[in-house]
Amino acid sequence: MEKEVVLDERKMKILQAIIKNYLETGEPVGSRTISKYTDLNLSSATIRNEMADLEELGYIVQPHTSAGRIPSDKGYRLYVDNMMLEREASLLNQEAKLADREKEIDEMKEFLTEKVDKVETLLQNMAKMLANNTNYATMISGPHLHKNKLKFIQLSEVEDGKVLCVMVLEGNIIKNKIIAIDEELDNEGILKLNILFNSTLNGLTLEEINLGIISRMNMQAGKQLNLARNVLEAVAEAITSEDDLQIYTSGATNIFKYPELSDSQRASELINTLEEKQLLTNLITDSESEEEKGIQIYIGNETPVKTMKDCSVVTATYELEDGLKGTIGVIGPKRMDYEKVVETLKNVKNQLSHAYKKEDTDGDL
Amino acid sequence: MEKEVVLDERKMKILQAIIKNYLETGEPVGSRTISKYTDLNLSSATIRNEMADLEELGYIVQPHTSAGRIPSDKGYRLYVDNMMLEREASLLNQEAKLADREKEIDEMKEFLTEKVDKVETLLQNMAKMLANNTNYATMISGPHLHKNKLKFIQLSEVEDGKVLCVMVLEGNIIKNKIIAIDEELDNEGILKLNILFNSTLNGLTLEEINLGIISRMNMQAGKQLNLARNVLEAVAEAITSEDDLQIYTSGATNIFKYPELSDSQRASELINTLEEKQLLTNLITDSESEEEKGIQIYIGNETPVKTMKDCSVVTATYELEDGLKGTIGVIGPKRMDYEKVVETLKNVKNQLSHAYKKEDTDGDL
DNA sequence: TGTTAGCACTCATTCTCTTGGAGTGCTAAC
DNA sequence: GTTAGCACTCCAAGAGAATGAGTGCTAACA
Repeated sequence: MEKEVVLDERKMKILQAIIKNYLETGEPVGSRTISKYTDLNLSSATIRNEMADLEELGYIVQPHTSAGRIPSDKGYRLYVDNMMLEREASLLNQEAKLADREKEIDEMKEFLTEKVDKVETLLQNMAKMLANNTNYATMISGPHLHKNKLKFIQLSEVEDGKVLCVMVLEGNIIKNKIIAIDEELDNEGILKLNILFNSTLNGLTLEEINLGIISRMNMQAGKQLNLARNVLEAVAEAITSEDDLQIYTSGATNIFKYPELSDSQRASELINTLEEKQLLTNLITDSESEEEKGIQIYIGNETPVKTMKDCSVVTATYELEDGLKGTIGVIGPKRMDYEKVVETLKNVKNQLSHAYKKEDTDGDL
Repeated sequence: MEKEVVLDERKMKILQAIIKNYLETGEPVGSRTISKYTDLNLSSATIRNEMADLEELGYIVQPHTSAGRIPSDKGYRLYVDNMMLEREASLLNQEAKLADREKEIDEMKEFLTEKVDKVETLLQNMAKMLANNTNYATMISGPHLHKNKLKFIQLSEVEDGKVLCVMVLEGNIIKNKIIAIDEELDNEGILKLNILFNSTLNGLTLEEINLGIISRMNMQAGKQLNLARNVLEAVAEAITSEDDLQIYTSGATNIFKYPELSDSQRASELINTLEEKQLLTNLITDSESEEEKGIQIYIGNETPVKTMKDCSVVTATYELEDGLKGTIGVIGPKRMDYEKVVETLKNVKNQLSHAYKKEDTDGDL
């Protein structure tokens, strides 16, 4: 009777060595390499036996008969779930890492202390920096507005029949919409509407406004009911239409640094996905549903975006202020430097929330 | 003594045939092909002689000894300057072209009649449509704001120490900025500032405001001088910072449809240029300085953007309203379908200005 | 004098064949 | 359980050789 093959500690070590080596070189790794590379002091023959087992268990694959092994998706998954933690605790390269980290944080702070008064610009800059630092493609989704509270709303007549509606949300995100109205509106009317809107709507989220706006307002509109209705509907529509997800991407061309991604077909699909940013919404939705995990790692087919099946994606959710949440993502080859990416993402996440709050209180907007 | 080689009519016809054939196939074209292709009824041997002359004149080149000829930049230039006009007048394919054109216009109108209240969205949509229709990469620059007149300006206090400044420009382009101020501002103060700003600044261009704002306003600020100064400076700065060029791109991945552009190196550079949109400002500046020509064609090295030296670029300047000008560009391989692109660009140009004016008058904003 | 047929020549492309090397799997010995 | 040794596989790189598209040149023709 065959002895059952199980994943013992030695196999783990060997697998880890294979993966680490492959992440560095991008080349299939052979038994001889591992034999020398590890402190296990085993001959290549022994390693070969173990590798055969690892392959049987599905953690590694052979591109072709006479080649070394490369990690399978399952292998990466094991690595990411179990082995990365250990390695993070190890002290190897710790100094170099710290230096890198500091440099990164400095760079971030540079962005954040520059007078960036628009969240849009800030996020775009962050995406760019992240892409530069990681050498992968990046994306950042703007905060979800529907959960964001309205801080201030103002109507003003720009010209006859056209009313400008400005909405300021928590975090000083500004949205505007020009609304066409049929009726005449005098200054007094506008003033009253402004007061009405501000007293009724402020502090509510867009979502809440959208749901209850009409009924709620009708009760208080009084003699201006007709007029208010018109504007109301327009505002409701304006709010709805402002509620779509902004997505910023950067570093799309970084994928050309990885041969396994840079053939025309794949590259074209990938870059197109990054250009047509809306194709990334799946990723954001999924990543946010897993939010409690903090950092989410998708390997190969796990990614909710089909065009990225040959990539790995690491995402994090940031929070600027209460409820002002968005997603950051790094897209690279499956052999990406998960450790570094995870660490960098944690940094960005912290910096983003921290800096934004600071910015919000010291008034240096 | 050698007889001087000149570009007679027959040579022109042959050159034209070569170029047209090359535009279609993308393959070097040989003498035999031309011999059959044209109505000149000349043997391939004769064509060969003529081709040798054309090469000597610099209109065509041979990729290698035993290959056919392809047009040189000089050849394309001649074609674009002289031959395209003739062909445009010809009736060949005219019907098919008309159908195409109609389809295109319909598609554009679809975009334009949809409620697109933001110029940003409109232009992004146009870029996308243009990319889809031409199969090349496209860019559109937003209108230059510094020549645009201020229509309406409004300050309002969002929270203590923070004032929201909303500017509406001609064409209902809305810009906002949150301004931090040290001093207290009561409602009355804001009201007065608003009146002051609107009466003084409306109708001026950002440029004009920027230049004369301080001196002009100081005269009328009266007792609020100190306060006004602060806000003024902030507004001036806001205006300046809003004055940078918006650029929208689309269809970057279309370049993968042309093998001569899709090797990693070139593709990466190109796509990067399109991603880092600011690298395109050269192109816009140059194209606008040549504006009187209507449509501008850059072939290969003529392009003011270095990374596009293997491409051709066709640009047009559009005008939404008085002074609201921007640039549209199509970026493709040198063997792009100049005729089609020029025609399409003319359409877009017309549609853009026409539709926008309509939008502006029928109130369906 | 312009045009053409014919021929030798060039050169990219494609194919096959060979070689080298990296790496494996298996077996037998320790 | 571990290891040395060996046969085997298969990719990658290189060398010819064949193919064929296309040219340049020359000599003959109208």
